[in-house]
Amino acid sequence: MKKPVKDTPVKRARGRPRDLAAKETILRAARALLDEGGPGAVTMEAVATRAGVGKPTVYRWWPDRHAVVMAALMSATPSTGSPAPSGATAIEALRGQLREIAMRFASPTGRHITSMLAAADAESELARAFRGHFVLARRAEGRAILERGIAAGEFRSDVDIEIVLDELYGAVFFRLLLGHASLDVAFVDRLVRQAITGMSASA
Amino acid sequence: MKKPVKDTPVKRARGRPRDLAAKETILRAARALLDEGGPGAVTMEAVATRAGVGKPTVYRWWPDRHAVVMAALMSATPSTGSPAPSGATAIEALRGQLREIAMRFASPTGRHITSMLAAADAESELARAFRGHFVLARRAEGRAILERGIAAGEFRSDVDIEIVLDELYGAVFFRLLLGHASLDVAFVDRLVRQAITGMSASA
Amino acid sequence: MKKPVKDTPVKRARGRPRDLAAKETILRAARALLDEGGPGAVTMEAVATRAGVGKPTVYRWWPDRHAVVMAALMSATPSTGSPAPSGATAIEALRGQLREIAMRFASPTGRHITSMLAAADAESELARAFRGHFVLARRAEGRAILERGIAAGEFRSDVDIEIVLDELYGAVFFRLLLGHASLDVAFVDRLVRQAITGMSASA
Amino acid sequence: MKKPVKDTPVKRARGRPRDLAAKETILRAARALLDEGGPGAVTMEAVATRAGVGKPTVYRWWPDRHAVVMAALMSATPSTGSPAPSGATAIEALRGQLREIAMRFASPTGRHITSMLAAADAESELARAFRGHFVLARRAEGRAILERGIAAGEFRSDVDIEIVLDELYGAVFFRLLLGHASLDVAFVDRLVRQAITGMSASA
DNA sequence: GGATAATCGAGACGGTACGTCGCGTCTTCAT
DNA sequence: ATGAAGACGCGACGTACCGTCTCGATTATCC
Repeated sequence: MKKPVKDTPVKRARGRPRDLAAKETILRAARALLDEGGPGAVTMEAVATRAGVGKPTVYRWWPDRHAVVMAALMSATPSTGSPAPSGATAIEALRGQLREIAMRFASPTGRHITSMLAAADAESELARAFRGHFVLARRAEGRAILERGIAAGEFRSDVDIEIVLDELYGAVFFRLLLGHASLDVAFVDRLVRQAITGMSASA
Repeated sequence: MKKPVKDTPVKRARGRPRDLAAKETILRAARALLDEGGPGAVTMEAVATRAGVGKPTVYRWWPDRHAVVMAALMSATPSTGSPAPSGATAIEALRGQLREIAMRFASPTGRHITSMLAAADAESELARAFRGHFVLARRAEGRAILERGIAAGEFRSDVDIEIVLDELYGAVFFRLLLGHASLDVAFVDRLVRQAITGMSASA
Repeated sequence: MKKPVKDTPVKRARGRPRDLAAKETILRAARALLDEGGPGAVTMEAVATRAGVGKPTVYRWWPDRHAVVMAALMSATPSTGSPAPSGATAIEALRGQLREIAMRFASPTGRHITSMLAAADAESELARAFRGHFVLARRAEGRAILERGIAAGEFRSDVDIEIVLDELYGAVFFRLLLGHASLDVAFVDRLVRQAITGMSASA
Repeated sequence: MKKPVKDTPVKRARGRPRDLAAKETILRAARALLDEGGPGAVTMEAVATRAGVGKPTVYRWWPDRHAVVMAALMSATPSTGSPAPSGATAIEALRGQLREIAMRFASPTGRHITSMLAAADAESELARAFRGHFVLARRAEGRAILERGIAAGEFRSDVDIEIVLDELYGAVFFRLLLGHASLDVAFVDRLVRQAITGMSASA
């Protein structure tokens, strides 16, 4: 019997439930506008019109323009790229993941994501989710790879994992942000190699 | 004859010359607004009012809002922090410079700069200047330090210099952008150490 | 057998009957809002919330906002003020009724009623009822008084009754509408006197 | 010499002067909308769009929707109808003016004016101007006619002028407001006759 | 007594208009 | 010609209500 226990109160709202289809339609419209004209084109009015939805409905789901853009970006991109190539060595897995990131972000959409990352001022719930979705989840994935590499003897046991992660992912986003050099496969390969090698003359 | 020699062809305009003091006043006003309310508070109208200046005067100096914010930020910060500590070893010089950067950017203003870096979409002249002023100049400084270190035998001669620079500066801005971990002296020291050590188990 | 004759075909509906108490509650809420903030404050949402009622319930009883305001006003005011002072002369009765009207309408609620009178654009059923309730019923009462006065010899037999009625009630509402002069007892008395006297120099 | 005296400070504003042509264009647009769809069609957005003007420009001239409608109505109608027929007798002049009013107001526009009269809640400057423009100016004109009539011996010298004015103009607006009877020439003629005759049986 | 049906409170929905704010340009007078 | 002042056309903002709809729950009549 399940009824008497009632461990999950099921959260029965009183009024008409929100239309989840509308939410999806709105995100789709926002995404389309984003592709066509960049973040600047994603205005609340354009989104609402395009989605065939009233403006207040958009505001019922997200508090402001910013949040809609973030949600649209998130809804379009899976958090983790490919399933981590577990069969390979840690180095290969790392290289594979960084290549995937570099490739994915070297696009207008990638620039938009970076812009939103930088513009997300506050410690809002959504900003946190956004950072997690696009960056920190992959960074955590990388941490697992590093730990695997250490366990397998590919990397030294005293590697400063958090620092290495910041080095690797930081370098990729640095090139994206500054645009001073290309963001391609060759770059990623050199990046991994250098992080492994280090600079020490004593080696 | 009207001024035939004119050793400095200063381009004497016909009418009233531009008021150079106004430019400074405007930048000061923009900076004050930036400190008080972030980049969002730096509206052209607020800047003009605050500076006691007409809006067209602002537009005479900068093409748009964005440019004013960038100029205000740039006017407040010297391009290179302290004169590079040339007496020290390259490692110490690197550590010193990175500490200086981390300290300077771990502030609201630092966040604003990063926001502007990300928002500067196009390859505009001013965006280039902005990136150069705040990041690439220091990165070039870092390159000189690395080259000095290689010459001095502190670093291996086959170090991938450009990659190392992206690793180091990228890691700092990555923490700034994501806010997932602290940006302090200890971080910088670990960062430099790890970049030197590398991850290789064979060492 | 249950009710074979059914003398009153009561039209028993199938489902749950309407809650008559809700209607009263709604009107009470509308009236309260009217007093507090004027007709503009009587929004459907405010009425429903205040009455603790769903919006559709309000719409089940009245077709739109307008109708609710009218109904609220009507529910608060009896159609005829005091029982016509039949013992008095026609002149006194007339004066008494006009005084009562002037007094009752010289109030915020009176202004609201006049506003609704003017705003009631169409020949809707409810607009007709509203005009009847607040004005035409009293005008009809006045007609009876005039006829009594003629029969009693107080007024000439060739008095243009409809015109006189418009003169008298019109004058009152004119002052209310324009606000160019006070609407008090003295005014009513002068009004009645002048209507009786006329302007003719030949008298 | 005019300069040194400076009796009229000329009201030299500092910035760009307001565009009077824009004001006219806006009023023209509002008038057109009013004719086409009544007061409800005169929305700020429609007015601005129709006039080819930004919404803030409309708000620069009038504080809200209401004021625009009033201004539009006023701009379309001359305050006084025809130049008072001074050659005629006072009675004829009175009849002529009342006929003109009745004719002019027995139209959709007339209804709109009456609506606005009733809706103009506050003692705002514009509401006062509106009442003056459409009603009180003509009432004042009527007062002059009455005084002329008294001086000429057409009316008794002890006529209660203010009351008579309210009777006459009030009756016209009463019919307009209530719509219980026609508002035509015959009505006006009967109205004037009755106001002159009075009701007194003693006459 | 169980099915049927209209009502109830609640509140989300597609809309429309509100009044405000900021953009970047234009127009005025004074310097 | 440049300065300040500020109005201009434009367009997006976020809010308030409109009148309709969709829920689950409630209350009545009908079979």
